[in-house]
Amino acid sequence: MAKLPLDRIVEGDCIDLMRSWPEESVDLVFADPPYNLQLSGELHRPNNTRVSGVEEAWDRFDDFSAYDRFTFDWLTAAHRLLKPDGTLWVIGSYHNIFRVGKTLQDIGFWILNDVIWVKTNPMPNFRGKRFTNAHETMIWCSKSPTSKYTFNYDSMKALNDDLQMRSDWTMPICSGGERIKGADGAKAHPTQKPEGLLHRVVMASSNPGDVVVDPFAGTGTTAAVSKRLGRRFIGIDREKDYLAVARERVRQTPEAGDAEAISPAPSKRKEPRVPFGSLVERGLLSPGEILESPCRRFTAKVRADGTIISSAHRGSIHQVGAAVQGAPSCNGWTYWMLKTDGGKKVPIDVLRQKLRSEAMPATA
Amino acid sequence: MAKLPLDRIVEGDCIDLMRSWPEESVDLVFADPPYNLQLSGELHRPNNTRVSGVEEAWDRFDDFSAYDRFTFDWLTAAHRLLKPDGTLWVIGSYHNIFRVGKTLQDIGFWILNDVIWVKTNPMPNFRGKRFTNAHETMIWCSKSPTSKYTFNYDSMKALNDDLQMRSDWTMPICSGGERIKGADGAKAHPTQKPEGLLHRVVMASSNPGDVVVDPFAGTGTTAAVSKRLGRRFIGIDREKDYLAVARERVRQTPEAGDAEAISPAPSKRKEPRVPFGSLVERGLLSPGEILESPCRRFTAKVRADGTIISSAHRGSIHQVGAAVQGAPSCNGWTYWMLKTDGGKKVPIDVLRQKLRSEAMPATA
DNA sequence: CTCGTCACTGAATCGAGGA
DNA sequence: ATCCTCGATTCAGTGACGA
Repeated sequence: MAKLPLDRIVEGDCIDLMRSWPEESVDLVFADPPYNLQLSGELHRPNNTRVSGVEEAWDRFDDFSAYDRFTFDWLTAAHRLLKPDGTLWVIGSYHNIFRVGKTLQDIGFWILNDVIWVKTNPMPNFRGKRFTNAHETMIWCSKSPTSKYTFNYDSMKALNDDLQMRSDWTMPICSGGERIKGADGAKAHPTQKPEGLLHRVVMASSNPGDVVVDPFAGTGTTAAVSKRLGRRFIGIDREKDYLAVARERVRQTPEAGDAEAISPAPSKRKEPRVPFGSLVERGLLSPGEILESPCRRFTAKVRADGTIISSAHRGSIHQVGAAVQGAPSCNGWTYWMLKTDGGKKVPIDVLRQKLRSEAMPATA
Repeated sequence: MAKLPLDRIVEGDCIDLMRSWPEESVDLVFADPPYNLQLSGELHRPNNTRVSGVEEAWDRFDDFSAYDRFTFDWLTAAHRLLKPDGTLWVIGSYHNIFRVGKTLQDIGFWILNDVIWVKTNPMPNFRGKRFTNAHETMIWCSKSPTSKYTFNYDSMKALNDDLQMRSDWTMPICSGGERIKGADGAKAHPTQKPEGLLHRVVMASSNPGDVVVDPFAGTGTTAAVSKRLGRRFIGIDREKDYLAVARERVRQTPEAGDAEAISPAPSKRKEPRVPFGSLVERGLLSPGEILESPCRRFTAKVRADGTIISSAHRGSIHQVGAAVQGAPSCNGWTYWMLKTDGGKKVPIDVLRQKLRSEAMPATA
């Protein structure tokens, strides 16, 4: 069993290589497999210039069943390689994405989202025979339905001006200075993905120090973005030309310097738990004090053991809050209010905040 | 062999019925099959109200293979029914669309486009565990690779301000007066589609007088739109409740009088919002870079998630800008400055302008 | 009449952790 | 494995109602 070649771009067949590495050792896989475009003939623009499409040998398969076998094999190898809580992303177009999606469901991957990359500047449809193909589809899935996968919800929300990040991402195609070109000025790879796309993928579904694998590395976009964001990376490709480009690109990419700049936004779920009873123990609340619900509809009395008691219910702040409202559940911290000396009502959550900030040194 | 029941909503199993009709007799099929959502348990909003999902028996299948058999059967019957130059549309979500797409390719359908319905007002993700599921996917395909299918390119272009119609369609979900409700005020069907979607489908891929079949008619949206646009229609459903609703709806739908009179007003998308985070994603700013306030009184560091952090505050550019000044609010775009290579300071708003001008031409 | 407030809703695969 | 508790979590829009 080979060791993981961390922080390298390695040459070889991704199926063989992934099989040779330790199982359940990787946190995130991002894959941009051949699309099996089945192009026939050439396409010209209205001004008669020729459109340079994907003509490379790696995109040719004999038929659907050959493509399906290939898809099954690399997805199965990736499934084995992933940690139980790891996730996988695949990007594709209508040529291949339906076969890929069906296959990964069959293997046992559990789809979390399909995410649409909406291109601001797609290639037009020159013949006027179809809609402009202005998007690509990504599938994000966990290893199993019960995985406790990473999703940096708060980071994604922050990236989107404090609104939940949606499943449609509007972004330009990779061009200009970001597009890598050879000495002859020709593009180094026909399907180089924009770094912005990978930035969002890596930020959303991994943490600093996680291992990110790209089985079809191409120009090394996944590796470069992972390095910049402080993740470990492995890129795989079979083509020597691409390997050279990707390695040089990664070499030029700066390390993530500053842990503060790349860490995911703080999540409330990860803050230390404060039992309600400790507010009583520490004297922020006294036994016998009265809590009020919003609009003063209900009241409850604090007991010395950290339970509260209303006219008809007794139990934790959450249980009683749910019971008096007849709701299935309740966050007692935000539901119950306390009258301050000034006469204002504040949720008891401010007491919890006080305890937390006292107990912990100020962190950035 | 039964005759086609033109301009009617018929009761029965769509597979049996389509098999009983003459082959190669239909121009267009639009299908909104069960999505096989596999919901388990209940979901509540943060305010404890219950989300009413799709609980109907018609959406339940034992497993993937039962769903695949069902899919294969109705798609095969539709393939037989279509004229050689006819086309088919299917709509679905990530739960089913990959299996549907793979199956229709296997049957011999030729995919022309996948079209994304981007919802302006999707249901949020209440638990914060995934991206907001803000779109559905449609597949448009011809009966074979060599079909001379109908595509009203110029109508679509006209609908889109004289720009080619793209594969992403932004449209609200069906609500308000369009949403059909029963006597009790409950929605008549859990998944009624907006007429705007069908308008575009029917306009794009059929001509007046063509026969349009919807095997899963539901509330009859396809039939109503087809009638209004001067197409012949057939709707099929098994549920008596839906049949009654659809028949009444079609009855109330006016015939197309003057075909030229039907010209819907295209709605321009408003200027896209640029989240500060996208400057980081697109590489116009790097995590760790320092922003300065006017007069250099305060500084803040850019983080990879699009928040910024000063000595005492963390949050959006607006929040931190307000906090350091002790102001109630602040426009971070004009407040925070960046040092350019030349040593001059410019507000970060110039980066937003740059992104807008680069990235946002020509979207629908 | 307008305006503000409040309640309600939509194809949803929507915990984590300890006992 | 199962049960139980804690407690985190929502956006755009429609429509009813009252001032």
